[in-house]
Amino acid sequence: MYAMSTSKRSYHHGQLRQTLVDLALEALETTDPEAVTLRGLAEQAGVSSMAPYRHFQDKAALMQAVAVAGFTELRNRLRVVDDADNPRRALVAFAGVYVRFAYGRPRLYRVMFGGPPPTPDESLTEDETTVYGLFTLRLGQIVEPPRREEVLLTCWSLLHGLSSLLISGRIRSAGAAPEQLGERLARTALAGLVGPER
Amino acid sequence: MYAMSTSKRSYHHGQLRQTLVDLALEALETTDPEAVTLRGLAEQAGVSSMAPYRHFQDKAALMQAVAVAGFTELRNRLRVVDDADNPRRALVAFAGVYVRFAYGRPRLYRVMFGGPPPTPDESLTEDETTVYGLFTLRLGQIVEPPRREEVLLTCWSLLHGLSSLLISGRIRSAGAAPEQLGERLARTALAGLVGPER
DNA sequence: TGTACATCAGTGAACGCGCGTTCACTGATGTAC
DNA sequence: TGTACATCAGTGAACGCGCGTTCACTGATGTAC
Repeated sequence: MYAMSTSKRSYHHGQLRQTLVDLALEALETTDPEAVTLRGLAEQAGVSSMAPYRHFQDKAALMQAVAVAGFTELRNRLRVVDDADNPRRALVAFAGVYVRFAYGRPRLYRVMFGGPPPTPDESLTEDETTVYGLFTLRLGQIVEPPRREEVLLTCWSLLHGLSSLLISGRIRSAGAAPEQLGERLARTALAGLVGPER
Repeated sequence: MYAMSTSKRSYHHGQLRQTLVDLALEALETTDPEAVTLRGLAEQAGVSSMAPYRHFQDKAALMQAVAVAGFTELRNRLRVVDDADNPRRALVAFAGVYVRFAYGRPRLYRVMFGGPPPTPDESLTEDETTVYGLFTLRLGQIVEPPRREEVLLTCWSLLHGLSSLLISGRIRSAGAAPEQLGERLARTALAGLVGPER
């Protein structure tokens, strides 16, 4: 039982780890990753600048946790539009959601893909729980084993590339919203790679 | 006439700008972009740490010049495999060269795509001289105007995405060399997007 | 129900770091006459 | 061919910066008995 509702801060914060991650996520809405500082986050949490070290080995570990949170969020968004009965439609929707996520949270996306890939972790390696597990799953329903790997790689590269280029301002989604561009390219790519829609 | 061959350094370096860019390119072969310092480059050039400011407004400007050099190098490599008489073959070769370049010089590639897109500059905007101008050109020979833009975007995204994911270690080109993976995906994508090879 | 004690989660001061950059300066070079 | 002088390309010392992190410490909490 924590006295979280009182404005008076107790000596023990009680939720510091999660608070720090949340604050970092929030900061990344307006601040570039390099400019997000451990000290700043600690201050915002109302805690000394050393307190975070109780919960994270170092700054990199915190950012890693932020990246994981980003993947979790993305995964959740993908799940909303998932549809096991219509894998093709699901994949196109995935593309839209993916690009929208990246475009909407560019700095978070950069954190997610900037560092080294997350070490295999129980919350991330289970196929269906990972972002790419969802792609694999739905793609697996509509493309045969020999080409499966190749198509998956192509789709992933396409989406990541499109997202990155949009984020860095190298391409603009003329007129249309980014997610529509994502969906359009995905539809075309699927038509080409998997065959025409039935 | 410069006394460049003498080991004795004259007060005026004479080639400092180019030397700094070259040293940066060299450093990026083994050192991450964040760890490449102006001071370090100056020291390597045998010059005071302030000398670079005669040639670049600030560090960012130097890195920008490095990025431009990277694009020039990439463009030159693409030209080697270009083939106006067989645009399809040229495009597949482009894909291989592109991915090989990115995979072979990952830190340089990151510098090229990390910063803001280069400001329009006479050496980069001329269509045929830009990297993407070459793609546009060859793609333009085999796909009709309405879909041209879309196919270009797809190819570029695919290559950039694949390169980025390879670089960050998120995917591995199992067995095959990266450029072969690039060529393979490009061939498949072109077959799907443009139609079967004639 | 109380108490002792291990453990956990904070504090606060201080430091090292090495970078980019400022400042005022000086040596070298090219050119007009 | 010489000379005066503007301009260019360097020097060298110093600083501010704010970060991540170390260190030794203390207050709060949970649990065994």
